[in-house]
Amino acid sequence: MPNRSDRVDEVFKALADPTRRRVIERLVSGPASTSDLAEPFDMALPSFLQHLKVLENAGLVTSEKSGRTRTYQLSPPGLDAAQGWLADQRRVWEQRLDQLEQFLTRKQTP
Amino acid sequence: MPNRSDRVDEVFKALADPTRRRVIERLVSGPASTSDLAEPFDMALPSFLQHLKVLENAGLVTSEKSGRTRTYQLSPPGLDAAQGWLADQRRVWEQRLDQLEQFLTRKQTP
DNA sequence: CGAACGGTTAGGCATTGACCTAAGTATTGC
DNA sequence: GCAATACTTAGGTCAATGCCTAACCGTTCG
Repeated sequence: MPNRSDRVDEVFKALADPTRRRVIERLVSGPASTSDLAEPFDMALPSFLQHLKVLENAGLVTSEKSGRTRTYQLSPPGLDAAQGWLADQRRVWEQRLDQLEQFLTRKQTP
Repeated sequence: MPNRSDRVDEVFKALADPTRRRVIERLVSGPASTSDLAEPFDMALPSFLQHLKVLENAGLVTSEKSGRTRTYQLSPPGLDAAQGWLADQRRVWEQRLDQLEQFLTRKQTP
């Protein structure tokens, strides 16, 4: 059973590759088939398929096969995992800066 | 010369490892020395140093050596790169959903 | 000064990741 | 039915990653 950290792990790992990020960038504007997605890339199809698998595994995209074509689409909850972690860090960071500022202010005007 | 995609690449790659994320999580609450950061991890120091190098390379942290201790601190612009990319995708995604909604609405009440 | 401390460098080994080619399977169109 | 289409599976290479131990360097303290 994958815990939260594992999930975040896979999402960031998936986003760490430029090919996969370009796929996401393509999918935000709407669903597409395997070969549509593969077309812009100078890469053998099996290699490209692996990237799609990584994305699907990370929960960033979903796919469905109908006939002989498979269609992919974005799965926003996947991106949420990454955004969530980043937002958490920023929250703590800003809270700390606030405390620091308060501390410095009090020090100056006691 | 690293372009934008390379930078985003390194940031996501850096964040893809749980050890490195825990270091960030530690650093958001304030600077710390190498050994302070290393202490919670059951790992040889040289191995841990590599993680710190990855984080610094990605621009997520900065460090400064004084005497024999090196102090690390968070560098928020690094996290911005990741947040920026994610925010861009969400923006396009939401714009597309809006257009889709408009399309469906018009179709229903022409 | 000399030992202990904090960090660094060098090198090695195992696993994973990104790519490939070749050969499959399951639709679909003529 | 047979060929083309759209993916899939199997296997193989090569570089990058994550970890280790051993040995080293500069700083501080008794």
